[in-house]
Amino acid sequence: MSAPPASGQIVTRFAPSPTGYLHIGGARTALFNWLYARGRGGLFLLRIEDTDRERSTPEAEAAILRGLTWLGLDWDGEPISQFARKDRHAEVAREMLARGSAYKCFCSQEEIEAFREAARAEGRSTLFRSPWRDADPATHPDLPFVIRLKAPREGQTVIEDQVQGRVTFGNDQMDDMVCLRADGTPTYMLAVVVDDHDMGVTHVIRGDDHLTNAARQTQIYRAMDWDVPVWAHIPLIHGPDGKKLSKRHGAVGLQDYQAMGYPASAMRNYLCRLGWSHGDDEFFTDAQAKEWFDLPGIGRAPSRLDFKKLENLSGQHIAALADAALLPEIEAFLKASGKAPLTDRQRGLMTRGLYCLKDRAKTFPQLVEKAHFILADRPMVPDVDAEKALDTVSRGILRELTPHLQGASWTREGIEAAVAGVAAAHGLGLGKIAGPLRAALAGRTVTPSVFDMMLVLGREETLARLSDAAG
RNA sequence: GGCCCGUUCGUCUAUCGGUUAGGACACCAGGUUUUCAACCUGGGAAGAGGGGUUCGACUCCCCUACGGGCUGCCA
Repeated sequence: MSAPPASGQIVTRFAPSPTGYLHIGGARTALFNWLYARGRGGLFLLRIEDTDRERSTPEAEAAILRGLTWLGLDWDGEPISQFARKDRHAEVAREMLARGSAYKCFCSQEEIEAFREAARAEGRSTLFRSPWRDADPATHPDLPFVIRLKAPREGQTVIEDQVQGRVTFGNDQMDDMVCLRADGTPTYMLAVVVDDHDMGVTHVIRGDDHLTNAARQTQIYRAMDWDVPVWAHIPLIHGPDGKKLSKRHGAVGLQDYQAMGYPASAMRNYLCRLGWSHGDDEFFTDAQAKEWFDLPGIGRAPSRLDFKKLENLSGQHIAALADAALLPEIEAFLKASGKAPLTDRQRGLMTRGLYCLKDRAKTFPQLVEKAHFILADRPMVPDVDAEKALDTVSRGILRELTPHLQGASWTREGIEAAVAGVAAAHGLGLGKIAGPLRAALAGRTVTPSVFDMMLVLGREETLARLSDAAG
């Protein structure tokens, strides 16, 4: 464990269970924690909650770290394994015992379950009151026992939540939770508190499914006389239908979004804006997000995923990204979605052509589609629509255009003048001649501007394609 | 069952007692255009329901409805 942080420094953490992929909701929780810490010169720590040995796998942990890395969230220090800290958890349980704020309970699980069942059947409270709470240690039997928190029975436990406001729980609604199991392993409730305390976590930002847990955890902090962190319980993300997000909604894992071709910066922007707002700001940079993000700006109601809006933001980010940053992201997308990597020749053309590609695509698949004129090799095979644009008359015009292009200066102005000249000679508008040109150059009907394509391709390649198409 | 949280246009949200309830995405109509994307103009679209408090409630309080969470020796 690293040394406690300098006093006054903000420390947040993200604590996923390594039981699968990185959930989109978890990604947003991580983002909020990261933003909060990074915007205030604080630390953002990672803790892997791997105490469930049955379900935790190294593969899942790696997938989560990969997801965070793709999203661009960097963490401080090494990820901490909760399982590896089990001795410390047990030590704290024993200390609570010594302080008299916890006690040994010898009731068997069967006994407790039977009690709860009966209570439920009779409509009584299922809160379990252990008979060992105030027992004289001299009467302790030689049986397995758990360590339970000796929770206050009167008064209330108040959570000052930065999102939900002040939430009050009656102590008579909570029972003495188990902190250390009979086999000596810690429960989640204990482990979280001990780890957050030892890691110096000052702000706990997590899903609001933990809101009631916060009350229980507060009791453990009190029992150990530790400072309670600042709480911020954020609403969960729901599917487009308003139901809790599940696999039947399709994309629940962060990596699904990468494969769908959204740039990471767009995901950060969208996720950040989902459930949080800063006035009317919609499109913003990481620097602005770090500066603006704050807990009071978080809404209290769950929000739904809106792919249309994500796509819109994605388009804006693709257009705004510098070519040098965009190209690696496109290549990573190609890899993530199982497509062929770029050849050196393609990479070179992409570098030259990105300028006319990036403001016409909302996602990487759309961009790749429009980059077909770069990605495909001669001879271009026209698709059905492009084929229609290459009728006999059109081919004739293309043939006629060739010498004009041969003599043109290879600049946008030069090429435009050559094409406009031929069009005028036939009394045609640019639209009539652009169609066949597009078909010849790209074999598609949806492409960047024909002039841009010619510029990117160069004179030689352009003329070769025109010749291929003109026959 | 008990406890807790939530509810503004289709969606994300602004509003923090006084606004013609604003913006964005989406949608519809028109314009521009070399396809697509983009862009321009205009349009429809909201305070869950009922009680209070107040000169005045989307904003504060209560009830109901609906949605969600917790109620484990899971995390």
